[in-house]
Amino acid sequence: MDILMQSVRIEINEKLYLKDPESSSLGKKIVEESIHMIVELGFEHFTFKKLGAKINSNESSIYRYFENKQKLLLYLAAWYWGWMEYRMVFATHSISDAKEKLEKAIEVLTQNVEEDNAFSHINEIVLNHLIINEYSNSYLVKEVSKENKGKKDDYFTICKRLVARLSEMITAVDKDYPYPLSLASTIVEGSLHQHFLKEHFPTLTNCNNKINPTDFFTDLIFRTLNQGLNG
Amino acid sequence: MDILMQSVRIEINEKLYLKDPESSSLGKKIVEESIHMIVELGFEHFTFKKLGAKINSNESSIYRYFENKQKLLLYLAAWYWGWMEYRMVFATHSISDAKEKLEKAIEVLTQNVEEDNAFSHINEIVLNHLIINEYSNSYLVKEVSKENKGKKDDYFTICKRLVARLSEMITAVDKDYPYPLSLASTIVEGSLHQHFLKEHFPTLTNCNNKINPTDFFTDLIFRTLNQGLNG
DNA sequence: AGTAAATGATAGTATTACTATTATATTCGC
DNA sequence: GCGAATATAATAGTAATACTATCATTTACT
Repeated sequence: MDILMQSVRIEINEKLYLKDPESSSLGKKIVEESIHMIVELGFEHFTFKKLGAKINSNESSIYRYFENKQKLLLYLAAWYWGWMEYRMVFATHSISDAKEKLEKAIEVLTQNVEEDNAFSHINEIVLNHLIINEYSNSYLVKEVSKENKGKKDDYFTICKRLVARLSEMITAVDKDYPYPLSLASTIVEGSLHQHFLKEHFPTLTNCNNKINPTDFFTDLIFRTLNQGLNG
Repeated sequence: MDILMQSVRIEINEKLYLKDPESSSLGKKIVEESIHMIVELGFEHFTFKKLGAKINSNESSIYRYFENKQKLLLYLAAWYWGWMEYRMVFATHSISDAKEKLEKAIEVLTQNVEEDNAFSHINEIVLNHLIINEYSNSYLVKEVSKENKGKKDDYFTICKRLVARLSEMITAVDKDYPYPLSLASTIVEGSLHQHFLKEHFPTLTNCNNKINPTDFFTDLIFRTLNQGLNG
């Protein structure tokens, strides 16, 4: 996996940037450092001015790459989902048994990212934290739908594809299950939520150092889909 | 239900306001109109200045009730959860059968709010929309934990109590189910999420005009908890 | 009527989220 | 290695935001 990773690139919707940050070292530094900075300060207190100072560059230079900080966040989210989709597809590709396949997919999607695969200049561990802490569909969508009525789906293509794939895997295990999309989106979003609770509100979850969201969701899925199969 | 409601009052943590908005007509107008305005403009574009203009009052007067708009949002969220808890407890109180009780609780928690019970000056339908669109734990918590390290839980007492109650109902149905808290928090948050998707990203959910989140979650819960009981 | 409390009006500050302009590096074709 | 393009940096400026402070006015209370 690690070796292959070097040559894979996550494609991001062009509308999310003005100039491709992958095309220069400044662009890479912007992406790289913004992740750390947003985690550190929280998204609201993150500004291009502060980022410029940190990377010894200039506010105005950053504006040449990203229209505003919301777009940068969307870019990071798109990258994250693209990366998750890649990992999910890669990890499940060779598995033919539907149950095993779904189990593996859920494992990849719900586990905590614990090592930086050195896929790129992006530190996936920190990005994972960023998404857990800052990813709020509502926030992102508000911005998007205002500027981009009717086209908003473009920005979420990857996330939609991921949910659709997971939904198909669910159907492959239980073709009669009536809510595969809702279950898939509940897993994807719910996983972020359980990680969040584990960190900030431990009394609202059973997840802790020993039990992780993967255990919870794996159990949930197979209890739900095994109905009638194991009876 | 309707008559009783008149005399019930949702208690809100005092730290969320400077002066109790329930104590004056200006305070009530602030709360009442802010709900509409946040739904209309989105939280980020909502300001006390604009609110002041709309209610023919003054920015500075609003600041005497709420420290800032984040606190106002926390106040509204606390009210919402208090109201949901009340409705849940009220609706399930007389039910002795554990399964029926849980089913009713889920119904109350996941259904769309469709009528304004005239409980107070607060329009619950619009508030429900606000929470669906703007409620992001991450956002709220960031604010809270910064200013209030160690005390952050205070703000979420009601929401925590709600999840704890639901968790207990789950355990009452299946005392061996290992993740009652996670399941409860997944329902509460997941319900908002499904409503959100239904409105903004219909391809990510099976919920629509005919199927609603209540159907999905009721089905999910009983598939999950009936393991071994119905076998 | 007199006092306190609530509200309103106005002004002011620091920060943010940009845009515009001009200057300085850096890269690239040749 | 030179000149032209391109990228980046520096600086300045604007409108809006998120407040704070002060003082004036209205309302409520006894």
